[in-house]
This record gives sequence, C-alpha cells and structure tokens, in this order.
Amino acid sequence: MTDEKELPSRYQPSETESRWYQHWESKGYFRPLSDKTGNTGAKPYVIVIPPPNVTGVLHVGHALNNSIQDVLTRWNRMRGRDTLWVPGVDHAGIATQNVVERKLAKEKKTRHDLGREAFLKEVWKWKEENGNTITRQLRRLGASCDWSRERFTMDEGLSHAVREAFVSLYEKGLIYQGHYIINWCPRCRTALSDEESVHKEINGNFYHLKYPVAGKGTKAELPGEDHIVVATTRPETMLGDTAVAVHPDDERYKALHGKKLILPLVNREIPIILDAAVDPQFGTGLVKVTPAHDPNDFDMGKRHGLAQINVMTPEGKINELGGAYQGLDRFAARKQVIADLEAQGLFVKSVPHRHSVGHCYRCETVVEPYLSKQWFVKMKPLADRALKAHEEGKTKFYPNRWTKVYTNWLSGIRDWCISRQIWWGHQIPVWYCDHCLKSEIAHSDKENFVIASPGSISGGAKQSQRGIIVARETPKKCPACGGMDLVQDPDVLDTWFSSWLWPFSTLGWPEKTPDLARFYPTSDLVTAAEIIFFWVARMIMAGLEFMGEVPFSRIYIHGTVRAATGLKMSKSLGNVIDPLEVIDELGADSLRFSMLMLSAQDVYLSKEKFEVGRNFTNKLWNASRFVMMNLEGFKSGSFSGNLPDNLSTSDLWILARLDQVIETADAHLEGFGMAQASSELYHFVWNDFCDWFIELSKPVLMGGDSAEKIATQKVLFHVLDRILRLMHPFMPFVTEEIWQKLPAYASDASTSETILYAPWPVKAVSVPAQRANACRAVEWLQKAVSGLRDLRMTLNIPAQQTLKAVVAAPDAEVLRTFERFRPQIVRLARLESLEVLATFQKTKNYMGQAYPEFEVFIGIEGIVDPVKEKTRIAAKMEELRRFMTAISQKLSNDNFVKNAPEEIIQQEREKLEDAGKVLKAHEESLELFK
RNA sequence: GGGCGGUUAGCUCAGUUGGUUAGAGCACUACCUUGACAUGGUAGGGGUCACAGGUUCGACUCCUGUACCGCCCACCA
Repeated sequence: MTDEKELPSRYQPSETESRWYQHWESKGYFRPLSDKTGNTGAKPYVIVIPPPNVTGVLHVGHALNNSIQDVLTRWNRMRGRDTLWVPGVDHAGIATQNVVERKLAKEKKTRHDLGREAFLKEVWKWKEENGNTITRQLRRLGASCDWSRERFTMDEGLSHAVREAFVSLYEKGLIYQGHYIINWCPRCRTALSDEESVHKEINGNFYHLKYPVAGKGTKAELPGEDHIVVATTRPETMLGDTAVAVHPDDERYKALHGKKLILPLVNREIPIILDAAVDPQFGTGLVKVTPAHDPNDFDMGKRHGLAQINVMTPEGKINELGGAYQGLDRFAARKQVIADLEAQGLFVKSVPHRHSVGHCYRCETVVEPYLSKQWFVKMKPLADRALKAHEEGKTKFYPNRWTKVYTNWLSGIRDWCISRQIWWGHQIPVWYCDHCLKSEIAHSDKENFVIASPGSISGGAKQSQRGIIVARETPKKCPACGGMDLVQDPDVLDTWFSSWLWPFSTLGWPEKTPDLARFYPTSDLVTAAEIIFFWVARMIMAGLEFMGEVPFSRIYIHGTVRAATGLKMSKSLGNVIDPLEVIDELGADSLRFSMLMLSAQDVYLSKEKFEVGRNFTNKLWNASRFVMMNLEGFKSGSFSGNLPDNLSTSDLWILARLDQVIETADAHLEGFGMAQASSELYHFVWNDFCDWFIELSKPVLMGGDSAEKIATQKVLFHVLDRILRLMHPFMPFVTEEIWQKLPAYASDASTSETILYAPWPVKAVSVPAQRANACRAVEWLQKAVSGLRDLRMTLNIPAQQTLKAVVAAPDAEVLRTFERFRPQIVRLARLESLEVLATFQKTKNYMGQAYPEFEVFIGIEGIVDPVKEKTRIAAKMEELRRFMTAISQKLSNDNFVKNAPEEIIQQEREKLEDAGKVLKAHEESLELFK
C-alpha cells in the first residue's frame, strides 16, 4: 500500500490555495485559449465582472457574485469553449474622493489647500497603494479572471472611451446642459443622479404656517381670517417662496383668487396662483411654491413664470438671499424660522409626519433638491431601444420576474444627471472660450444659458453654442475666435458614465481591437438586483447605442446576501461576516461551496453555514485519499484509462449514477442553477460514492488480486476522476490539489497538466443495458443492508455482536444478486454468515424484515427476547394496514380510475400489491409467536 | 401609494410542468473510535406544507382572498 504519510487525513486549504492560484496565473491558464492558438472560430464564452469599487473590500455579496461567475467560467472552460472573464474595478468618484479627503482632514487640510492637480496626485497615490485590495481578495477566492486584461475605469483606454461616448452623444443631441432641480449632497458638495439618492422613510414634521393676505378688505371675504395656512416639511425653504398655489376648483379658496400674500420674515409680496397639480385633499390645500428648492415647485414655477430664488449655498447653508438667516445651516435655519414665526404668531402647529427623504448613497446625508446647472443625458431614446431589444427577445432575465422591474424602470426613465462637482473622475470634455462667451451672453442671462434642453431635441446634431467647445481631443485654441484662453468645465462625470461602457470599453472600444471583434457581445451577466438600474439597464442602453448590439443576452440576478439576524449587513450592526476570515479559517473552497449551495434565493448568512462546505471538502479529500491508497498496481502504467468489460453490478450502478448526475448538473448549470447543481453533486459524492460505492468496494479490494479487483480499482479511479472534474468549478483548489496527486498513484492519470483544462465529463455514448438492472440490484442490496441494521438497532443488539443472517428471495434474479453481494452484505451488516435461499422456513430463532422482492432474517437464539419482536412486528403491520386502506380507497374511487393517467393507476396497484406481500410475510412471522 | 418575494421539521432551506407514504443540512436521541474521513458512520424521533375558500379523481404545487415578514420603486408639499 502507498505510504499514507503523504496524505494527511485533514485537507489543509491554507497550504494549497495560494500556491495553486499563483501557479495558474503564472502559467497563463486564465487567458482565453485563442490567445495561444489564434483560433477565432467557435463562439467564445465571455463574462465581464461587475466592477467593484476601488475603495472596497470583498464582502460576502462579492464572494457569492464572483463564485457564481467563476463556476460559469470554469465550467465553460472545461467544456472546451474559448473562455474569457474580464476583471477590473471602477474609480468610484465620490467614495474615493471622500476617502482621500478624510485622510487629508487628519492633517487639517482640505482638497482646496492642495489644489486640483496636487489633490489628484494624492488620489492616484492612494489608488496605487490601496486600490488593489479587492482584486487581491478576488484571487484568494479563486476567481479565474484574465488579469492580463484587467481594466480600471480611469485608465487611459477607458478614459478615451468615456470621451468618445460623451462627444458622440453630444453630437447626436443626447447630452445637454441645463439649469434644473437635481439631487444635491451638501456634504459631498456635488450633484447626484436619481439612483444615487436613496429614499428612506423618516419621522419628520408637517409644519403649518400662516401667511398674511396682502391689502385691505380681505378679512371680510375670508371668514374671520386675514391669513392663509400652508403646510410644509421644510419650513426653511419658505425664504425662497415666490407664490402660494391652490387648485382652481377648490371652493374653499375661491375668494383668494387674484389676491397677494405677504411672505413672512422676508416681507415679500407673493401671488396666489391656480394650479391643477395641487391636491386639495392634502394638507391645507394650499401649497407654498419654492421653485429653486423643489422639483414640483420648479415645474409649477415654469408654468407660471415665477422667479427662482435660491436661498442656499452648496454647503446647505442659507445664503445672502435668506436675509437674517444667512450663514445658518439648513437644519438650524429650520428651527430658527419656526421660532421666529412663532414669535410673530404665524406658527400654527407641527404634526408628526412620516415621509421618505432622499439620502446620499455615499455619506447618508439628507439630499437637498437644489437648483443648479448640470449636464444631462437624454435617456428616452436610449431606453426605447433597450425596450425594443427586449421585445425582440435579445435580453433575458433569470429568474424571469426581474424582467418587469427592468422594463418598468426603462418605461418611466428620466434624464440622467451626469455631472459631479468633484475632482476625482473623468473631467467633462467641454471647454469654454471666455472671449466668445462674453460676446455671446451680452444679451442673455449668463447663468441660464442652455445648450439644449429636454424636449428641444428634434433630431439632427445640436450645434455648439459659440464659446463652448465639446471635443474628443483637448483643444489648443478656440475654433471661433482663435483665442488661447480656454477653460475646461471643472466638473467630472458620474462614475457610472464610465461603468456603462464596461462590456466594450474593457475590450478596447472605441478602437477596433481584435478583442472587441472576438469577444463582444459577451455571454452572461451575473449581478445582484440592487444594481439593475445603476448598471445593467445602462450597459444595455450603451451597448445598443455605441455597438449596435446588446452587450449580453442572459442576465442572472442572484440573491442578496444578508445577515442571519435579518436585514442588511452593516458595520454599525456588527453583523458583518468577512469572507476573508472564512477563507483563512476554512478555505476558499468551503466558502464558495457553502454559498453556492445556499444561493437558490436570498442568502441569510451566519458563520456556521460555512461548515457544510468545510465538511464536504474534507469528505472529498478523504474519499480521494481512500481511492489513491487502493490503486497499487497502477503505478506501473498498466492502467489504460478504459474501463474493462467485466464490471460488477455495483460498478455498473455507480457509472449509471454518474451519468445521471452529469446530466442533471449540466441542466442546472445551463439555467444558472448553482444551488441545485451543487446539491446534486454533494449527494452523489457523499451518499452514492462514499456511503455505498466505496463501502461496497472494500471487500473486493481486500480480497487479493483478481480481475474483479482490478475492475473495481479502475472504476474507483474513473469515478473519482470524473468527480474531481465535476467539482472543480465549485471547489477549484482542493480538486486541483488532488488532481495533481493522482499521477503518483495511477501513471496515466492526469492527461492534462491542470484540472482547469480537464475535459468536462460527458455521459457515456452507449449505455450498457445491464446498467438499469444494476440500479435495481443495488436498491435491493441497500434495502437489505438497511433492514438488517434496522433489526439490530430496534432489537438493541450490540454493534460488536456478529449475526447469522438469511436472505430469502424467490425470484432468481434477486437471488443471484444477493449471492453476488454476499461479502458486501456480510461486511456492511456486520454478519458472521449469510445464507441466500429461494425460500426459508422461519422458526422462532429468527426474526425477519420483509420487502416486496425478498425477506431478510437474523438468527436471535440467545440474543433477543421474542416478546420484543412480537411488538415490533405488530407495529409494522398496523402501519402497513393504514397505508393499504388509503390506497384501496383511492382505487375504489370511480373518478380516479376514470381520470387519472394509466401509469399513476398502475403505480397505485403495484404499491398495494407490494404492501400486501410484505403484510403477509409479517403475518407469517407473527404466527410463530402464538 | 405602487410592484415583487417569502411563510414547508426546533433552526436554515430544497421541492422541476398538479400524481409513490413531502426531502436535505444543522440541531436532537441511541449506538459505533470498523484499516478514507468523529469535519466521520449507522439507526431514529420530529411537519394539520401560514390561514380561509375555490378548481380537480387528486393541491405543498393552480386560482381568489386574509394575515404576518422582507425587499424594491415613487417629486403628495
């Protein structure tokens, strides 16, 4: 026997994982095969990684996401497809800038102290030092990404792509600049897109305020009152009110039509306007209108030609237009305004009000609807094409229910605010010629110039306004006046403006690279639901816009990973599970397998759940160890790899099961059924291979040299080899480790130098007819062994006590089966001897267990009290009678017989017949005790 | 306010187009350190499939409604 010391009884992931990963990467195994062969034939399999944030660390969500992608990648690679998985990270403009600003703050510095250029240098420095954390962690997870193709959204090529996309959209009139209410984060001091403003329900207040009516005589017309009452959640914005609106048909306020009000605290006269957008049922039916601080009011203001009075600074403080409140933070101003109104008797009441308020997705600060000049992408035309592509069946969501989420969002899409008032990112490729602008705006409002506005685009390229240059290359001088005094727009683009190009920009677009030609469109996209709007929908729109083709046709939305305790994992709740810790403790294979097995829906994680994977890894390791230790004789090279003809029943059975499991695993993987596939494999390896086949092989292996033994060794090896391949996508490290050890035990074992490229198992082309019979035979065997064990247990016979047993099988085939399996049954049931007979005349010295096809007996003389046996049999018979009654009733139901499919009825009849046989056997046994 | 998902064993979850006596892992009970593995083996206990109706010969599965839990979306000030 082979020296056992080579193989410890515990698998040690920490000793193998990093070693194998380095080996794979250094050998270039993760690169597509066509890189070497130049073959550009068959359709490749391509996945692009959802780029993690450069500031991020690997959390369990990433771990699941990338485990799934790695399974798909490795599976397809093994199936012989030219496979590419493109990795990379995005620059996460706001998040990264925040990180570096926090670092500066510790030195009591702000980015403005450094200036733009020096600050960006700092960010790059930070990126070089810390930006590879997550990609290092992905390697530890085992992600088989082609790192030679790793991309970063701020690298040169992708920056080039971003400019091309911007300018090209601008030329088509799909990008415009305008003055609108956008989501503003006063802490980050930048605009946010709608998706970056996260709505959260909060407990606020609904403040009721009095606005006095202007002029004389109003008191008489408004019963008893000389003021009106408005209700608001943000009283501080009243400083910018320019009207109060009422529904035109609201009878209560007819008297107010045409009247003016005095805006308290600022003493501005404001009109009462009539607008159907006002809901008379809500609040007092009177709405204060603040066009500069609320999107609805902004629209209303446009309709009525109201002034837009912005009373806030970008920091969220009241500005000079807020009079006495200047300099106060918006929340301080809120308190002060209320206090002052109260002092003047103009504060009515405040009622608790639960409503949802936007929060910055990066820093949680309450978002301020803020009027400012920003760049927008006009989304409707892009969304329409994505919807059309979907109708044509070009995109498919798994599971299907996400389709509606996607199409609903596209149908109601709003323009995308893409400019950000930060420094880290792609600076907008727009330059201003001061000279031309001055002459241009002499007769227009400088602050309100609009290049294009929503609705004004009617096809055809929009001409640049004089003084504004939108260009792919940095211009040296103004094309209009030749002036050299050009200033680039200081804003940068939303990070997602680079991410939405990811599927093709990472392949080289806008250059016409070989990669782009070969690998676009990609195959599958795997991501979590939270990113459908941010990213998936936009990638599809960009793919259609810039490449004329959807970037991928299948989108798999996997479950969200949450803490076992309930909601999301968050550092503040202390319920974060760090996947790196799990890898350190249990290994990446355990982490991957456990998560994949749980991934059928949303995953509620706790640390214990990873033990399944750990235990299974160890099981696989030890099963392999057993097989290898029993392959002596094969080192010489006598093992051809082909299976011999003289296979035993159990050999045929395990091969049949293997074929089944290959088929179901493939079917599940085809539809992203990682959980089902992994669970199927788990049970095959553990229950069929380990619990039964290995156990059945032991008597044969110990029986000395024989043709039968060699055949079993070959089958053991063959099935282990296939198991390793099947498991490899799920557990890449342990399978490679074992794979590489095989040649030491079987000379021609590893036909490929790495399991990464070992061909994926396929079902046997021609299946020997005996296999079906073998499956039946093994079922009998399993029943017999379990039955004997059951007898032993229920009769309290000690495990050490060996028993004399008898199997009675009237059917010749069943009889032959048990004769063949005699050594196995003796071993598995711990017998002293086993007689196999056609019929057996039972005596009081035997106790039995009946099955439809056979009965098993154990000799109990001097071991067991017959009274116990009597009770046991009586209980079994009672159970059987209940079962038979149920079936009889079913079969005597006319409707059932008339309507049920023939095979179902047949099944029921067989059940009844079998149960009858068993019952009869029990009756006979019971007779003995009378 | 809309939309989606969930409710199956003590816990975490499977259950494919309706059809054997509803399964697994963990936990539990009993026995077993048998020459791959105690991160193991064997046997076992444990479920009115959330509730109420309906369709059907037959419902965990399909339909309607209810309750509770969770998620997403949304400019009622």
